[in-house]
Amino acid sequence: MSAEFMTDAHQNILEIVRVMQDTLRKSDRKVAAVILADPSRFLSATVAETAMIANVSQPTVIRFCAAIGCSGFQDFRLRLAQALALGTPATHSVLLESDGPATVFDKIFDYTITSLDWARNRIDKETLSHAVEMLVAAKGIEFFGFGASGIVAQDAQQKFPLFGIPCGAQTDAHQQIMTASLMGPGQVAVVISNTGSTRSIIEIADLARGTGAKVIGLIGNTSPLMAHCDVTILIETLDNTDVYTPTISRIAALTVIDVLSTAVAMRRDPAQRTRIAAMKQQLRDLRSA
Amino acid sequence: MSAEFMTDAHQNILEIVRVMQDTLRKSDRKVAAVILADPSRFLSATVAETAMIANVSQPTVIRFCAAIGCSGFQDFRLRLAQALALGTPATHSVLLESDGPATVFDKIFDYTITSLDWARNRIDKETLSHAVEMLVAAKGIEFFGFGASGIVAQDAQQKFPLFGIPCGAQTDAHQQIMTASLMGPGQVAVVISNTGSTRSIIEIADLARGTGAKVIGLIGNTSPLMAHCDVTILIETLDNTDVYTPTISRIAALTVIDVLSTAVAMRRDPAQRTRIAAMKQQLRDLRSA
DNA sequence: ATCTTTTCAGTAGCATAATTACAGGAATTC
DNA sequence: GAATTCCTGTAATTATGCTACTGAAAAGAT
Repeated sequence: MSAEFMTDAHQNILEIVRVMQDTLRKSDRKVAAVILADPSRFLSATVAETAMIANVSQPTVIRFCAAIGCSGFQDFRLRLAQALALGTPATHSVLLESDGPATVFDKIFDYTITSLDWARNRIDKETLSHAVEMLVAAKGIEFFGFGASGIVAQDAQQKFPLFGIPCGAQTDAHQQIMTASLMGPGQVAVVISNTGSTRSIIEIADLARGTGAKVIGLIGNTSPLMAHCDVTILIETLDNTDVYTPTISRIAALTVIDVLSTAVAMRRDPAQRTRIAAMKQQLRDLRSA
Repeated sequence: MSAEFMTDAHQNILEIVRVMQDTLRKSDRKVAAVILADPSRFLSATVAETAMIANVSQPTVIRFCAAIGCSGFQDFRLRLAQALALGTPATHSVLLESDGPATVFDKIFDYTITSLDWARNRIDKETLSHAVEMLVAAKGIEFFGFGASGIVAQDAQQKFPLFGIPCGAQTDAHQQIMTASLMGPGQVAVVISNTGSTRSIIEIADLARGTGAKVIGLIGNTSPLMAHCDVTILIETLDNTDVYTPTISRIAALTVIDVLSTAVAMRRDPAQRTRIAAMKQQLRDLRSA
């Protein structure tokens, strides 16, 4: 993770303050300390109040803002408000050996929410619409994925039949090949891959396409697989591949699956809804209380 | 949705503006219109600029702020910043028949992020720590779940072995019974259920407990299942059970799984990490680019 | 160790932005 | 049709954020 990333305008300002704390001037550090101690207190504070709380002069507060990369005190307050809106009261997204479960919890939830936000801002809604069109028109759908993406495929396979579209999920290499080569026109293959460069998944895309089926890619990175799909939905996330960093990509992918299944359902015959209601009732009957 | 809820201080300010739009003065409505049209534009705008854009006088802008329940223009900007941090550019969380894919996308991502935030603020970190303790000490782990919770179970089963803990995931009713009754002391069963009242999952919890194994519950609602677990992690979400509302609960549950697996991994022998690094390398080799 | 240079933090003043007081005008009511 | 109420803009006021400058402290050089 590069240095310029840390000063990125979209980075959580509290995170920036925490990281830069040590490199700051002595007086600026006083400001940083009181802010990190109780960030929400400064949402409605003026420069004068902030200066008083930190026991420094007002220009020092302004200089502090400049030092952490804000264009002024106003800008700082704005970014503080945004940071606090995402909930994060002074959490640090990098996991440390010393972190207890509670801290790990805070950091991972922070990270997940931030990443989802990131993915949302980057997705291309036009290709998404294209994908919905294709799925609405599909006679059948097959989902393909390995590992974490296999989980996403299975999840999709659970959701789509609810709306009257027969579909399957293939997570085994051999099953994938068999299923892909037995597809045909009118059917849609959804290939799911975080890296987009796993060799076998590319082969699957080609196989399916060879039968006349359409191929939609749910891919986490700009990658070779994209060229082998009719429509590619890029789901960009903050996934750094450190050992302890959990894979956020599948969360984003699952949310996209929600979007697709919901959008498709809304486009199809409303009669489906009554059938779903009936099914939900049956599920309820399985429960004791 | 009660009236006092709509003017709640924690409510999304854009939502408030949208709802109150019709009840406003004529000039105020002009202000509301330009803000709703492009909210982010006003993050760094002054009163004078806002007034100019809306073609009204500066005091009107101030009066508009007061009308929608803000204590001033500053306060308004702050709340606008928070609203935009959660991304929601004038979306309405309820899905409408007429919504296109792009709108569905916005709404579902909004909803997912908000719900995750909700879950984060409500989870009990002490029981989470308990669960981590139990998992760290476990000789083996079994995950149980049906349907969407089955997906979560499988995901967990993929993650935990990375850190040297043998485990399995059971999503089939018969397999679940067999596996649960063959557990024993030192082992941990993790039962996953959104409702917490599915009859068979309660039986599984009892079966596992009968063998001397510990039972951890990942449950979405206060429910009967809780009484059958040694430790219960309640994951509260905004899940309303409308037909078109996607199940956010599994996303929250997956994130909790991330937390658990990460926290457990950090507590175990660091030697594991080198083994994981080696494994990741092998995975990389499977890729073409 | 002393002088020079550089960095740092505070005082004072300035410019801009938010707010309030007031007054003319439109809409509503009687 | 007159009176009242409610809007909305002009002008003045206040407070807030920001800049220029100066003295002090720290770092470096001779």
